[in-house]
Amino acid sequence: MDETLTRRQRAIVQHLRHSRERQAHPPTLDELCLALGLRSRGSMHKHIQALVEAGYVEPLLGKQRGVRLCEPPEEETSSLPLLGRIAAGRPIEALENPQELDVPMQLRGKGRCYVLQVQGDSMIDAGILDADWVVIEQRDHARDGEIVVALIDGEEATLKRIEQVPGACILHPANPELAPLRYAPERVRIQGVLVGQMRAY
Amino acid sequence: MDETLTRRQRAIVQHLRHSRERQAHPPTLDELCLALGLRSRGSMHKHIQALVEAGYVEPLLGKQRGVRLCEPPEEETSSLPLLGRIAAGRPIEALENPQELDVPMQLRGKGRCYVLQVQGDSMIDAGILDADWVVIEQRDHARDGEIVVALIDGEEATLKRIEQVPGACILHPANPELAPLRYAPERVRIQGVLVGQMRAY
DNA sequence: GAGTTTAGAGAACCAATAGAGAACAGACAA
DNA sequence: TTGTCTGTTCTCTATTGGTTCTCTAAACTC
Repeated sequence: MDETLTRRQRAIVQHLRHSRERQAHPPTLDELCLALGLRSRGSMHKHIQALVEAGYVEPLLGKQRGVRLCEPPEEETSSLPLLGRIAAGRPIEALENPQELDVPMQLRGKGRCYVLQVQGDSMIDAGILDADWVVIEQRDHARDGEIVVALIDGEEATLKRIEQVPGACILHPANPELAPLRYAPERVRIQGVLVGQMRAY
Repeated sequence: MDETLTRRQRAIVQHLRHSRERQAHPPTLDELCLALGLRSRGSMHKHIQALVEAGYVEPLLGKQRGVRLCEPPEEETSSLPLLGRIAAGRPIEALENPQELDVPMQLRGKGRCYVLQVQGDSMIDAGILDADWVVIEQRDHARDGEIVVALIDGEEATLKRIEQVPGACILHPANPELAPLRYAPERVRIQGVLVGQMRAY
């Protein structure tokens, strides 16, 4: 957030961001006063005007409640970047023209996420088939049993279920024809954790 | 919903959305007044006019009750109804409070779609696990090899791969422990075809 | 310390929104 | 046809909530 704002103004913007997610309509000046501990609508109005000036709030031209306050930095995209394809034993095959894919909120993790398309059948017993999209939450650590995107020796990327034991990192494919792989922990870097999956028929 | 609507207008739109699912006719102005606690038809009419202006309600040109209020086809929501859970051999377990689930366009069919949550492992070899969401395109026919929601004898619903041969309809589970089921074609009604799938971890 | 700036209080004002109620007109049923 | 139901239009009124103003106290600058 812009540091040219005063503390009060910042607090107002914060509150607006929060309340926008919960409420259908923007608050009134009085409600803002109540929420932020002011007692004068006039003072609040002055702050709001300053925020309009700074571009943080839509100009509210006499309009009643309804259309009054709004945030310009509308970062409400529901799509995630589709970075490329992942197959066991090769680097992630990046797309030359990065695409975006709509991903419902239910399929996302808490952190930053991206999407990869699976290539191959190494996780078939986990219900992950060739050409499925997997939603990956960017993280550098994982709990045992989670399915991760792991980078081995800095070059091979793979999607596997992880097991971390003292002195070793074991990557389990979910395919009876493939054997688990055992690596020294320093050779394996976790790039993300599987949090969602989608398939089109 | 549009933030430019006033509180009352929003409430009316909400009410219309709900009542539309329960009632055959759109309500009269008086009924709307009753439902929303107004006493003046004239006031309600003013609100409705505003909604017509905003594109939320069909213009009701003198028409009597029947065809009066309607929602704009502006149904550009990207969510589909989550109707309930489907398990082999039981009716679809409907949810008491119908939910909506965001579904990306890539996972949809051409026609009308809905979402079911899978219960059980009968399609595990097709990568469909317990608790997965499946996106179903409403259709009454399918091609061999497609995975369908089939209603057997009008009461049991099941998700299976279909094979139609002269004189019989065979439903294949994708689980080595379960055997295909063979029915007379008239006992099987196709309710939809699997077009997408989602899983949260 | 005097002047200036800033945040806030509170009052007054007024436009937007909301509703009531009456009167009228068209639609529909008996 | 007549009577009822229902949409339409109108006026009048109340409330809500944005706007503007003055005043005060605190903070900040020189």
